[in-house]
Amino acid sequence: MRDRDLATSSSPARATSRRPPYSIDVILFTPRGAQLAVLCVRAADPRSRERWQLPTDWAAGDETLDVAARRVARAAAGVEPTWMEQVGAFADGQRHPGGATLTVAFVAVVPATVLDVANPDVAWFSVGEPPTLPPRHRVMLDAALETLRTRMDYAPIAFKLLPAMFTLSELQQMYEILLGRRLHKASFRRALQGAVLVEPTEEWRSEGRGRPAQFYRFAPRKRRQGRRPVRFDLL
Amino acid sequence: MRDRDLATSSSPARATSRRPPYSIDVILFTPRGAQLAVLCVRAADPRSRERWQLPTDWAAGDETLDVAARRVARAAAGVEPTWMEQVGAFADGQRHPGGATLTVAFVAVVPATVLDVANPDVAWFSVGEPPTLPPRHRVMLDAALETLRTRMDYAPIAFKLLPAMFTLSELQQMYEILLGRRLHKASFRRALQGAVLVEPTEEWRSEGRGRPAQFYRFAPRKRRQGRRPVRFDLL
DNA sequence: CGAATTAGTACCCGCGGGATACTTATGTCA
DNA sequence: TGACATAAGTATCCCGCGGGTACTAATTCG
Repeated sequence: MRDRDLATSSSPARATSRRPPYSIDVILFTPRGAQLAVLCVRAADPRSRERWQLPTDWAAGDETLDVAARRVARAAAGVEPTWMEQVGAFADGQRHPGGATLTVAFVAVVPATVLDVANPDVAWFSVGEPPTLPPRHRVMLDAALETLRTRMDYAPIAFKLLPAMFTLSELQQMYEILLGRRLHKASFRRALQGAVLVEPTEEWRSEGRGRPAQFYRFAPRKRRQGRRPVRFDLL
Repeated sequence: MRDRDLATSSSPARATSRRPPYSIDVILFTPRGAQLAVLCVRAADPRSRERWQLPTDWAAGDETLDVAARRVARAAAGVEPTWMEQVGAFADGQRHPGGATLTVAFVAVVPATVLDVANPDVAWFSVGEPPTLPPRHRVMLDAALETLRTRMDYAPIAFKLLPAMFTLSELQQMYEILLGRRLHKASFRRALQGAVLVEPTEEWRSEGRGRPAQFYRFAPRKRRQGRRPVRFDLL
């Protein structure tokens, strides 16, 4: 079975050498509805106790960690993440598919527009109800969410999940999905205004009911430098 | 399409039979005067371009990362760190003593009372004027400081550097050393009060000039739970 | 006793976030 | 065509909290 074989090799083969190398695993999130979803791949190893796991592969010797992680993400999702950051190294004994002694985990995001996953060995799960994962992957998923949310004040993650032009309501919804909780409208806009994170365009949204919304764009570096980060976690 | 197939294709770059393992490096800080100091060890390899480097060792197969890091710290400083946390994995090509392809870095602290380093191959350097370090260690030092300071709101690092009983002035000084900047006295005490992080004892400091200071102790978990962390970075 | 020193507190001010309610601008439908 | 629904965007008030300043308190030293 072609699919089966392909899926099988998605997890690192059991290490045969005396010193097993390390794996690069990616926790890939995307906004889906009002929640975040995490990308899982079907466990191919028939000995695996769990049916799903996170995208993983061995690190190649000549790759940097970032490049390797992008490769793993692209292999699983079919597209490049629009934002990515290292979560850390995990090696504290929990079982890992493939038996890697050490795993370097990365958290990444992709926009919702590329959710067309035809591959039956890949699926998105709500972060609220993830499938049963191998122990180390379970730990890494929680750590990845933690990293994602603590980085939101400093990295423009929400913008990397939206088109170049967006309304402030869309931006706020994206922040709410990423942070997993509601934000206050007036405070949100005040914070954006204060940090000069966005600038208005001449475009207005025409579709839909209600008052049209003005489109904004992410403010270029030049106009943002020197500004302190917005502490959205305080809103 | 090809990329997606790669998602499940078996192309883990074949490891050489003798793949080098990863190293565990520790960035160990201690309060010294009004500044932090970092522990460095003399470069043993005569081919090393730099005279100093950070404590490092290969990871043993059967150790967890934490245990290995504690071992490295103990070997260099002679004592166990009182607080430690992982910084991350570093493997982006910078030169590393020993030639490790991957390094897992830990940040740790020890109280100032154990500064008696008789070993001439070990020395403390002010973080403001560190010695020339191998490239990867230079990067790791900055990352470790960053990790230390961002964790201060959530981990009782300052308390781990003080005796069981301390005055609020001593506590504030410790926070100032760790954060690298002055704090406002009234705000600092208000924040402590609000978070119920400390509780007064019946003891008073007898030594020294000026008004005696009341001794406090770190409040036990039971009395602190439910309280939100103190954002000392906002003070 | 008074000056110096350190600990601890009181007061005021201003900023910024939360809540609420309001205005504005569209679509929908009777 | 006008009332209503819907969504965007704003105004206003309140209050908590951090910063600045200056004050009081308790000790040592000369």
